[in-house]
Amino acid sequence: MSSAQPDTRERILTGAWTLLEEGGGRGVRMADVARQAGLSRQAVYLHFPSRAELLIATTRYIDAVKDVEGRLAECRAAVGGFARMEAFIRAWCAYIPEVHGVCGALLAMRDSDAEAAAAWDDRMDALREGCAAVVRDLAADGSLRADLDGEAATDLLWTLVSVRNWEHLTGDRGWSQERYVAAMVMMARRVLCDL
Amino acid sequence: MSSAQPDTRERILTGAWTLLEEGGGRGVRMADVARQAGLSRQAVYLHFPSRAELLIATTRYIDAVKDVEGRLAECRAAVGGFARMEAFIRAWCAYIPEVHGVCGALLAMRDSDAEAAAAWDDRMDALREGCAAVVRDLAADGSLRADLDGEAATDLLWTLVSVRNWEHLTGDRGWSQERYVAAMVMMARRVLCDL
DNA sequence: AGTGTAAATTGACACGATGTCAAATATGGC
DNA sequence: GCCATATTTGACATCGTGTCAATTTACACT
Repeated sequence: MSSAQPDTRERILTGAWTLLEEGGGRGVRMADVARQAGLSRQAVYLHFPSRAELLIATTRYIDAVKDVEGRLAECRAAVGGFARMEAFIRAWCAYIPEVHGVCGALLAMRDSDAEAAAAWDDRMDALREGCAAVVRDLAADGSLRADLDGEAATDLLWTLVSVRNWEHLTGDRGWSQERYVAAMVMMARRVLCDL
Repeated sequence: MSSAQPDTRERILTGAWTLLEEGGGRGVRMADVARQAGLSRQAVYLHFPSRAELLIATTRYIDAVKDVEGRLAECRAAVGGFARMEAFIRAWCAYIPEVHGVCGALLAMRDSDAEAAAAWDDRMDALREGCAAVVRDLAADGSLRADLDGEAATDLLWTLVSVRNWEHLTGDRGWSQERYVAAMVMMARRVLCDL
């Protein structure tokens, strides 16, 4: 509990984070994480029961360090439904590249590991809740298109700003982050709002 | 070459196809494919050198049987840029659920297998070429929004109709196929065209 | 000092999946 | 009956995850 060891658990987490980010989330094995943290492979299992739990803990760690919650909550400072939506999209889309590595690793495990799937779905539910709030603000404003109900609008916004779409555009198609963000704001406006 | 054996290779391909579709692409092992085809695991390796190549051959087989090329080409029968875009989206989006299983398996291997990655990228390039044709037609029509250049419009359309987005909406969010297709058409129109 | 406790190391091993290999064993054509 | 080809059988290498037990290191307390 005291500072005897310089927090091995945290060293593992930051090590995993580093490797995940530099490798784009690909091919990071338990042995790699251990080496990065200056530990034996088995020592990692002393702190995290499985690779899935290590990845999940790593995302939580990053979320805490980078304060996603706070950054997304700040959007409520923006005045007006449309301004809030833009702020939300900017905040989330700026966050994606910072966590892309872990997301990739977690997503890759989604098919084979129930825990990883649940953790990912949780994360996505939280994002969807943010989208729902944005849509509510648009509706309160009268800026939400009349032929869209709230659920549908939420799902569409949530789909637009998905990590996969970020990968598609910035990764596969080489878009810059600014260009990507601008496109997302534009698409969200055109799809959800009039004009 | 003759019809001595009822085409073992094809039996493997259809077996793989069946398993991939019913399992959503998850957890289909070489041994499963072999059992499905009524063969020993090793016999499968007599016909396909690796799992990646089996998956690739399976996608090609499905593409041939279902005639994607033809279905996408038919869109050119539609008159006018917008009608062609709608036909293209409908054709492609109707195809996704039919190949979703193989796509999932191939996508899952993308990170770990260079061959699988190349095969997938090839497929996506072909889709992008279709999107580019649609965008050219829109532009010829004057229906493409003025502030979008062709490349950007192509990338956006290609992103909208990605397999991942189909999974997001129909899988995670439970949208029906019709609702999904309608949404894609609507989004493409609002993003790429005026009004 | 000495003892106890927690953290970490070492090395071995089981498991599941892919992929390889060699030696049998059908099967059908001539 | 003989040959070629397809298939089977069973063994094995490899890689990554996860488990286990015995040992060592290091610090904390009295």
